[in-house]
Amino acid sequence: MLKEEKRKKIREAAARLFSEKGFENTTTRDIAGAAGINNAALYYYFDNKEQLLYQILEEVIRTGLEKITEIEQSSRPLEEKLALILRIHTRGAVDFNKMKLLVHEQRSLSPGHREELKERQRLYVNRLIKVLEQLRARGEMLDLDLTVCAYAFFGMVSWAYRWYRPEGKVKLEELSEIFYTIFTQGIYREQKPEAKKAIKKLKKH
Amino acid sequence: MLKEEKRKKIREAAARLFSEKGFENTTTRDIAGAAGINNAALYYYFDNKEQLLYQILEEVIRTGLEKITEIEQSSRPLEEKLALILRIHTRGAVDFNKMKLLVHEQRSLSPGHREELKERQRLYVNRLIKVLEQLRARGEMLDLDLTVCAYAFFGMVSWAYRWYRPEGKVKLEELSEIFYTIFTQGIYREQKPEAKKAIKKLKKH
Amino acid sequence: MLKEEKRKKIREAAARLFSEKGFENTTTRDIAGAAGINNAALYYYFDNKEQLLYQILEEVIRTGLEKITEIEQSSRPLEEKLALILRIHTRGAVDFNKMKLLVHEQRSLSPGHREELKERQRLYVNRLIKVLEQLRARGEMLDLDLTVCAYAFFGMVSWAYRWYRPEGKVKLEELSEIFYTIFTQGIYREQKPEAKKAIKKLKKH
Amino acid sequence: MLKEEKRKKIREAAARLFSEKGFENTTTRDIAGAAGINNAALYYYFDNKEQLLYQILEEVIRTGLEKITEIEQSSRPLEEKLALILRIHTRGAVDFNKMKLLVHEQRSLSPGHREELKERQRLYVNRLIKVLEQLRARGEMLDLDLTVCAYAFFGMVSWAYRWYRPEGKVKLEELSEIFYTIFTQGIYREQKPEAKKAIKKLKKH
DNA sequence: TATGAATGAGGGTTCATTCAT
DNA sequence: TATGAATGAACCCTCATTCAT
Repeated sequence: MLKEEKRKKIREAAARLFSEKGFENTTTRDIAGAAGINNAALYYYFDNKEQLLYQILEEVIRTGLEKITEIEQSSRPLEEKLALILRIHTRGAVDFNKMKLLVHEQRSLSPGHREELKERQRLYVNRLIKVLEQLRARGEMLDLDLTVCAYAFFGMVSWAYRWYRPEGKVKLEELSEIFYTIFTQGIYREQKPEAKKAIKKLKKH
Repeated sequence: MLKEEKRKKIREAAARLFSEKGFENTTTRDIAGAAGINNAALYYYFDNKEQLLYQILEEVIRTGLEKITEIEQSSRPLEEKLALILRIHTRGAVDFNKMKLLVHEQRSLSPGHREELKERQRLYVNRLIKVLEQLRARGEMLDLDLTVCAYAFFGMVSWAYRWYRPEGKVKLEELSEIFYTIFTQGIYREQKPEAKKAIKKLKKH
Repeated sequence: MLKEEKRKKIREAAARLFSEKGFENTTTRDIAGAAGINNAALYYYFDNKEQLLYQILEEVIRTGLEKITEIEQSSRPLEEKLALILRIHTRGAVDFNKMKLLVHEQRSLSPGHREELKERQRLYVNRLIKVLEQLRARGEMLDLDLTVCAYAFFGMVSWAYRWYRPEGKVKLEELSEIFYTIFTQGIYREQKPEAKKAIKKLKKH
Repeated sequence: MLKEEKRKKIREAAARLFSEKGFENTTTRDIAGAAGINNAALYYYFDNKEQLLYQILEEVIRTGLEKITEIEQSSRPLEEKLALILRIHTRGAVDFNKMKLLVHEQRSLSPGHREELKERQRLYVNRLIKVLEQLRARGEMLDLDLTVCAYAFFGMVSWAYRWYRPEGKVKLEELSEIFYTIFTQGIYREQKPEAKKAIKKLKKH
């Protein structure tokens, strides 16, 4: 349908601008201009500026949630699930500044929309937590709080939008492998007793 | 001096509001109101709204840089340096929403200020990279890109501002220990050959 | 075209207000009110307040320059040219307070616009200087600095906006005739030797 | 008295700034800064900004009026009176931008002050008119409206502040001589019949 | 389906002036 | 006599949104 195509085109223009300049610093005129339509026409396709942002973020989150759900509920071995989750999340974090939008622009949503999307992001995290629970059940994990582990994982990866440049020497593939290695095996060649001692020392500070 | 105290009070009010509503959605009138002064009086203490933001972020970054530099250049054992860096960064990430400000509001700085602070944050990351280089020189680290490792580390921790609540069941102490463990030892009880296989499988996707 | 007509209407309202109260003391709301539109609508038609002033002054200067150029480059006898220049300048000086705007509001232009219009006003003066040069070449003029003569001429006339009232007993026609007479023949019935002596006496003071 | 000296110093600073940037664009802080005092101290010496302007203009006008009155009421020959009036007026027009202040800043006075000074400037003009009347009575003048003649004279000279630069090739002495010559004898070597014809032609346009 | 025109509600900033000391 | 601090009132300009066509 033509109308929906136009909507998509506008959303893409808006997503790019929001990502570049932020929601607050993007004018509806900017968006209309970038989408090749008149400013007032925007209001034929969308109720208001916030709705535009909502639809953009909603799609990003929905897509991510679908992918991670598919992985989690598949019959793959646990290690593979973990690796795949990381891979698709890394891709999302880099691809088209989606992560930037997610991180920076959610606060511009209406309270209702914001809460709705937060809830779905909690589901997203829960998918990983479930995988970790299964690893834990198999007795393979260290005794760490799983929620913290999951957020540590997502934080490590999501943060990439702030520094990672795909044109640099580290390719996307390599990047996700490093993340995976750190998360699963740590940075040490062997598990070092010194590392454990350092933890204990922390308590004094 | 009284004037500088007032300035500090205003900065604190502004920091709180910027953190809650964002720079763009905070009115100079809001700030003045929260600081208990007239809107115009703000301009007696600060040149403009952006300067207020700059001073707030500059202090956060300067303080962090001082701390991390002190640690890196001390004569502590490497493991302890690593643990300490993580500890103070975790504290900063949670304390008074400073991380939120750093992540969300830097884009509202003037280009000059933004670049200046970016540079100092690069220095900050380099402190950790240096520690990692020394670990690598001692032959204790896996063969991973050190820049990626450093950002993975900071990402994992910095992300906490988005989900961590100090009032919850996981205390700050515990939190930084978990981060440290994950980063240094990974989440597995033993280094698992399955984890390595999963990495290889990734390449097919 | 309707939009251009509206622009003109706004310019006229603004010109009147600027002339009455000065640029600095005229609010954009004043202008909008006088033009029968909303304050914000002003910015639909003009980029900013300064542009409005620029367009007003530019038109005055352009029109004057066109007229004086036409006269100077025509094939009329020199005396007639001189008389005509004076006549149109007198008219401009009185008509709708244009001279008042030129004299008082140019300083509110942006540096670029101000310089541009200054340059065109120099051209304007040069038209008269050219005519005077031709009179000089014919040996009919006293040996006076022509630039000074030209500015004396324009000053005499332009000054009228400060005191002349068209409703008074001296009509516009008569006014320009008096100016012309003074400029070309002086105020004396015969060229008086006493006048020359007075000049010499000046040097003592 | 010290207080009056300080007042004078402030007035001079203000006069310079008003002349450079205009009354509206000069801050009371600008003035205080230029006079080397605190902004609030200004209000110890003057009631308000307008009073400052009033005193400045009042002095200019009073001084001028005194001089021209002295000349007019002296026992000098008429020609010399005329020449002297012109000389002192030319000096005033160039000296320290007084003319600029007079022309541009009177509109910023309060209505009462403005009217008062206007009245005194009318007196100023009347001094010249009186001289012209005496010339007329001696039968030496052309039959021209004397008010127009007086204003023509003052306009010619006053206008100089807009274009005349004392550093240029025409010296102040020469300048006032040229003005005097033009006013008394016109620009023509001999009184030309063609000039009169040109006047008649004007009536057709 | 699309647009030119219009607007209400601010937002950052400035400034003459005042006041307590 | 002087000052640091404070303020009310504007001012220019922007912007999301609406409306008539």
